[in-house]
Amino acid sequence: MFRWQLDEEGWCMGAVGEHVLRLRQQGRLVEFTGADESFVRSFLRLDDLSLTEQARRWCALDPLFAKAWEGQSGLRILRQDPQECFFSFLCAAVAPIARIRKMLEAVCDEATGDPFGQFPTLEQLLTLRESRLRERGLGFRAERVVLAARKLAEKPESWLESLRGRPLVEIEAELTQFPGIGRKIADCIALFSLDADSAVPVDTHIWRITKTHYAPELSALSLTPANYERASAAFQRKFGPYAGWAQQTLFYQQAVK
DNA sequence: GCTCTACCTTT
DNA sequence: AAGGTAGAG
Repeated sequence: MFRWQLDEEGWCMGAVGEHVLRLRQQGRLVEFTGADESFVRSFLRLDDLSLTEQARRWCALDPLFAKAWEGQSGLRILRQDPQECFFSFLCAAVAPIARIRKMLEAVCDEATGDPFGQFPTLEQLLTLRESRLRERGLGFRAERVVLAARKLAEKPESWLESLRGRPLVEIEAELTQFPGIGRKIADCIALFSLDADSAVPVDTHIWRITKTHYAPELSALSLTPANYERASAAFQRKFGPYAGWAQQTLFYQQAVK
């Protein structure tokens, strides 16, 4: 969602796959243009789970979550476009949000001529030049974008989409084969675009929260691959099959707000 | 299995 | 120092 924009009247605008959506929430009502209702319901994941119900359970379970939920009740995981999600988090490594947005606008502009429209097709992404992307501020991510696009092009048609709904460990195993995609980025793509609701991306903020509140035995340790697994597992034990959703509310409270 | 380091740029 | 990854030791 890095390229989305919010206007003064509360409309959120951006591309999701084939659609260019406008959304606005007023109370319990969501207004929309750019797609039909079933698409919007699917994108917002309105029919998959009762977030209210999950949150009530999590609030009772954990005071830290309760506090975060108080400040940000209703924060949802969205069903994002897998290809845009893949390249977004490939670019996201060690960069603040404002910079990630600029990098993705540059990628889209280079590939399609429109920074805000539909995300480039694989064919369009294959036209990207590393040198151009470096000029546009991608830094060391430029090479990763080019190499990942090539590797993706070797897979069958709609390969990324076909990962949706597969077991999380399998999704992680597939995605971490790509250059520039380690466990954290794989988990972001899995959670935000592939329906892997239990995925808990452990970034620097979630690592700190986990050590402090959920797995004190990790408190003296650093974020190695083995400890990433332990932190993620601690979160999943605590919050259950929708742990990724709980993670996002805590993350937002800690890192964004 | 863990630590250290380089990788680009912006604030 | 920023919402990491990959290679070397």
